[in-house]
Amino acid sequence: MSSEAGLKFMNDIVSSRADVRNRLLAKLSPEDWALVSPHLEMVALKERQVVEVPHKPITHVYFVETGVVSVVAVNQEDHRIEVGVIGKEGMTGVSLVMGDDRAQHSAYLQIGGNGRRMPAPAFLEAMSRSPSLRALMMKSAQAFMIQTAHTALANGRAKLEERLARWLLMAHDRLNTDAVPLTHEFLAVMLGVRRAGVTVALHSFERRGLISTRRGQLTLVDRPGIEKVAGSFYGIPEAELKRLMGG
Amino acid sequence: MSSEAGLKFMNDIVSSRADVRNRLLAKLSPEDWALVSPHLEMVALKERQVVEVPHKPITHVYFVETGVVSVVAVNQEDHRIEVGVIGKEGMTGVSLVMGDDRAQHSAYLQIGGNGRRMPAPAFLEAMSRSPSLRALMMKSAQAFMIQTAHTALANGRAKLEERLARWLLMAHDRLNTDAVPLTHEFLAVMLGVRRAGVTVALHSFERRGLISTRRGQLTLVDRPGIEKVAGSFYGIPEAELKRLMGG
DNA sequence: TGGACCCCGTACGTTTCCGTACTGAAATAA
DNA sequence: TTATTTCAGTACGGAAACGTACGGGGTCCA
Repeated sequence: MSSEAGLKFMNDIVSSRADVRNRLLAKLSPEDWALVSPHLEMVALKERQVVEVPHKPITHVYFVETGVVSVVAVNQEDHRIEVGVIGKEGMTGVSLVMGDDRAQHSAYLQIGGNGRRMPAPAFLEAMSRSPSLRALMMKSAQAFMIQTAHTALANGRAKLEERLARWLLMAHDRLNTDAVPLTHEFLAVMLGVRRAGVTVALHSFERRGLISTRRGQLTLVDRPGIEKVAGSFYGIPEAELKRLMGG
Repeated sequence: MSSEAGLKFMNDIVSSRADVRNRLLAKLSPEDWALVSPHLEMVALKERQVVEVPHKPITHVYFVETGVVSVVAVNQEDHRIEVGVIGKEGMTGVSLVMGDDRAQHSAYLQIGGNGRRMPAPAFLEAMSRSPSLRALMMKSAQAFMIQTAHTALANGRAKLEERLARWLLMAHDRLNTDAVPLTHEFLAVMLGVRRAGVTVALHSFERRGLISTRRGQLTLVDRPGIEKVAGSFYGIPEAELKRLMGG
């Protein structure tokens, strides 16, 4: 090993491990980290960047550090709706964890940021070597399943305002700021509602002092107030995530 | 081993294996079957029988042979909606597969039948011993996840008639008859809509010759016609199940 | 700096579905 | 059989959200 490679190695285990912000990676035992880290690559996650295409093989799993990934179910008639979001608490590529090689849903960066990615083959190899790694990934997958189930519940029973509030809270949980850089149009696509409906609802939120808005961006002002609007449509997946993954 | 026990043993591996109708159990390798079968218990699955309670430990996994289990997500305000159904193609207790010990959702027999069940500890033990068993269970869990995601899609984007048609098709897939013994009230609970709405929609189906009805029961008459109503809200989870679990 | 495009505010008629509630018919229990 | 309960049919006003569309203001690029 050259001294340059040695220095890089030191960086990897000393410096880079310390500033891993992805919660899953942060939870890895030293052994699992050693298994995984050589294959991790830091990547910028650009707004709109596609990370998974339905029915296509998954090339990488992404451990998000900042930003938010939208997972969107689509059918043949091009009906689409978001079934989950992923941020620093999780990873993309749940199908891989379940032993499948293809993506089920469309997944793309709703809010840009950065993260680390790992090629699918290396990920599978690491999972097959380490039961503890596998167990962690499965708990993460379980947390995502719970989120999807409660999205189904909200889609079926909640009103637009409740769903919108729920979405804002889930996004906020995954951001380091109160500002959510999104257009009404994109919120509408994710919720599967009209753009105009989102505009009206956000306007109502603003009048009530819950958020402030400007073109292409909104800012959470009164989070407890927004939680009140979302009611019990928000909270269970978050509590279960905590239970599964620890404080 | 007494001759009586020996006879029972012969029954288990010769006769009972042959008439396993649960698709998952039927797919097990001889080795996995040997691991699992000693712990299987044939059980009647009575209408309304509860098999999982939210946030309570899972005591048994159920391999359904006939009948249909409804998995229903619930929140604190008692909003509820079905997030998936399980029949002979699957099993209850997905959370266990994912390494959790508790049920996330309410699960109960929507349509009675019978099946086999296995105590949770024995199931976990078997999974830990056999990677191939674990892989199969995870693919089954993956199939269920896909179903839940498309339920979220249907809940958000489909009209009542489309959702109802979808539900009838999913039930039909899991029954050996065209008759679905359910009241409008229960269909309404599962879809998260008004009972009266279901009545009107079913009435419309009947007028169009898609089903016939009588008190507490409806019968599919024109399945292709019903598929047309459901459109592309039906089909993807079914195709994916086939792909994952084989013909 | 002007034009093109994107984003948001708003409007209107329409559809879908809700909440509620009353009725009669069918099944079940006494 | 009678009483009771469960289930299905129907109705009505109203809420929620839809599809569509138009115009104005921001933003970006040439």
